[in-house]
Amino acid sequence: MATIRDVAKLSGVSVATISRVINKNGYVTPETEIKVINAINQLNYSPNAVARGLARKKTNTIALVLPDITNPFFSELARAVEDAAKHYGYTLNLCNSDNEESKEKAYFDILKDRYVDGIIIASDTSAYRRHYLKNSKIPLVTIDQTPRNESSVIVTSKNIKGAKLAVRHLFEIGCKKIAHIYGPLEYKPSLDRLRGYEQAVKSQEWYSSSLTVQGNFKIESGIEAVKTLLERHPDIDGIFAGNDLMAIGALKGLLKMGKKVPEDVAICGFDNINLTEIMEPEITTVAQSIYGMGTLAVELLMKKIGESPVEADDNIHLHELDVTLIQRGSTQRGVKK
Amino acid sequence: MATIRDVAKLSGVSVATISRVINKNGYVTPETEIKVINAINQLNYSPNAVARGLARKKTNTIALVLPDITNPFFSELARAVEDAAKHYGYTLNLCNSDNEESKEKAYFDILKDRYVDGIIIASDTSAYRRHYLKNSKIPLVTIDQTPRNESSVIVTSKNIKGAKLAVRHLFEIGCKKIAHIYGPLEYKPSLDRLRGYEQAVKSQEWYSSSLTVQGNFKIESGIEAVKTLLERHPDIDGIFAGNDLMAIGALKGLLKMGKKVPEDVAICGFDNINLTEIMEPEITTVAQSIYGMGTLAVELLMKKIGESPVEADDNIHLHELDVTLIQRGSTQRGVKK
DNA sequence: ATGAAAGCGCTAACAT
DNA sequence: ATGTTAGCGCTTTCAT
Repeated sequence: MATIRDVAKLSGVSVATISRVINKNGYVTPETEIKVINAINQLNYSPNAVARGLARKKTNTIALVLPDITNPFFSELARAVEDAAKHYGYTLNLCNSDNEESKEKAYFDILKDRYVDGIIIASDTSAYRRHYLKNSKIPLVTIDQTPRNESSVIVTSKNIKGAKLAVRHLFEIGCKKIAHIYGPLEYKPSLDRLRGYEQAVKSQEWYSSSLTVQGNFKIESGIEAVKTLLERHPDIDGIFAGNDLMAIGALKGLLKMGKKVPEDVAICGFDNINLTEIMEPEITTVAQSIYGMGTLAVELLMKKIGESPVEADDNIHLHELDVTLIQRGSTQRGVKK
Repeated sequence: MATIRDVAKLSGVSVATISRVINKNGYVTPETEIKVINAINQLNYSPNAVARGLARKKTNTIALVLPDITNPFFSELARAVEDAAKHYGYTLNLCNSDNEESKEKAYFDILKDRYVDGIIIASDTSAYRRHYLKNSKIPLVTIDQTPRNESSVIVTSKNIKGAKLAVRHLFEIGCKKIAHIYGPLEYKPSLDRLRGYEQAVKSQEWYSSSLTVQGNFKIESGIEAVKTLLERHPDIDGIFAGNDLMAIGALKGLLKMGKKVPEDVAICGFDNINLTEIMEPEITTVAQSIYGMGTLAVELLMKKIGESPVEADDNIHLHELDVTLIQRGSTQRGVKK
């Protein structure tokens, strides 16, 4: 591989001049620029990114830390982050944490030594992160996290609003008793969706906390949850699940129990991952823009890194994207009950 | 951040000695080693990976180039690759190519400048890749590709065998006319699965090439394909789809057309992605070990990089993993027709 | 067993 | 407008 020195020699100028033309900064006469460019092409030169990283203390790499890329929510997010990163000339380091603090910590240490320019975190082990935040100056953007005192930038969706949309829709199609399956409460969106649900149903005379049951955001837990719920309240006719995977589980569980969806029980999920459309019936859900969250996270990170001009909304630290209800078969009733 | 020089100063030895203890090579007296370790701890020193990369021309980073992380097959593969890479002390660069040669090429150039130590490719634009292979010395492992003359290492599954397993199973449950939906033929596994299908059915008097139709490995194309097939041959009672996503599409399409699965038409897919289990009925499929392929790819790459001892099977360049039939509801018939 | 010093390839003062 | 040179932080010969 040709180095900057080879180019300098061939074009008869100094390395500084080469550096100037490849970085388009400083003054260079058009003539020498042409000479340099010719030499570059002739040698098929392209600057060594590692050397550049060492000199600049900047690698044009960002990292995405998430629990598990295998989860469709996160793979969609990762895709968005990669696309946006590429657009800014950055490369993406993928880090699966399984939500384990030890793995997250190990990654932080490695990433720091590698001069990654920024980190986007969509994983949730907060204890170490807080410590890390104080001891590191790596720009950070966080997805779906609980706001803390530190100046962290957070991207999330309007979860409370979304939950209310879901419940209201279930009411509208005639549901008389609506249950909720919520996700892990350490995870902020779970809590918000639960709150939204509670606010929407608490005035009903039938409301009881036994209408809510916890899942873990996976399909299997939706199956379990629905079993528990129907044992407690056989007359449930609407279920709002805290995410789509649990909604899918709920659907499977109900079908297995011989219930008809949506005739006996209607279901609404949250997220709008692609899977909702492959189920039979297709699942009504509260759509959040996963891709949009990823894109926004990168944009905000780029501002922190200094790639992108900071604007008036500079000091907004909580970015809540809007959500919308997507009506599909799992709540499509011909006749109201 | 403390540097190696700070550690040298504090412990009263030279940087060379520090380097020796952190890399555990060369001679160091136990006493000085202790002094050094103390200094390291005291300063909370950890070596700068970028500087090290420059000096060693090695970054402990590998890249995974795939079409789209959003596809469940590839997200599972990515998870396996990351886990294995981490195990060897490597970090993972994720590159979505959308199977576009231009994107793949752009990534190759970037990766080369970044001193990535190796690349795993599960994306399929072969023209540039061939050129690249000749001009670069970056170790490469390829997933599901057509073997070429170059000394490329390839990880794939026994696709022909898998296709035969699928078709044979459909025969066994009583299918009398079996169609096949195949994927893009530039993609080696598609071709092999098509061949396997042909070999398994060509002796049947009903066989005709109009029983095969092309899809693009996505759900939608499965829906389309099944429509075409049933127009041509309304008496089809078994479908072998070239991958699970198209099998899902086929299932959706059939249900939409009022067909019963598996009673009227049985379906078998290929891959065994998780989605096969969330469908109703669950989809019978030929399982390939996606995770295993990812793991193996990394292991082979590590041999090329020199992290791992090369053994007798050193010069095997085609690694075909075994496949197995997973029977599920989409081929579970109570009574044979 | 330890140290000195020359790189690795680039950037960015500073000088001219 | 261009060149000189001192880093960036580490590895690795070569001495001692």
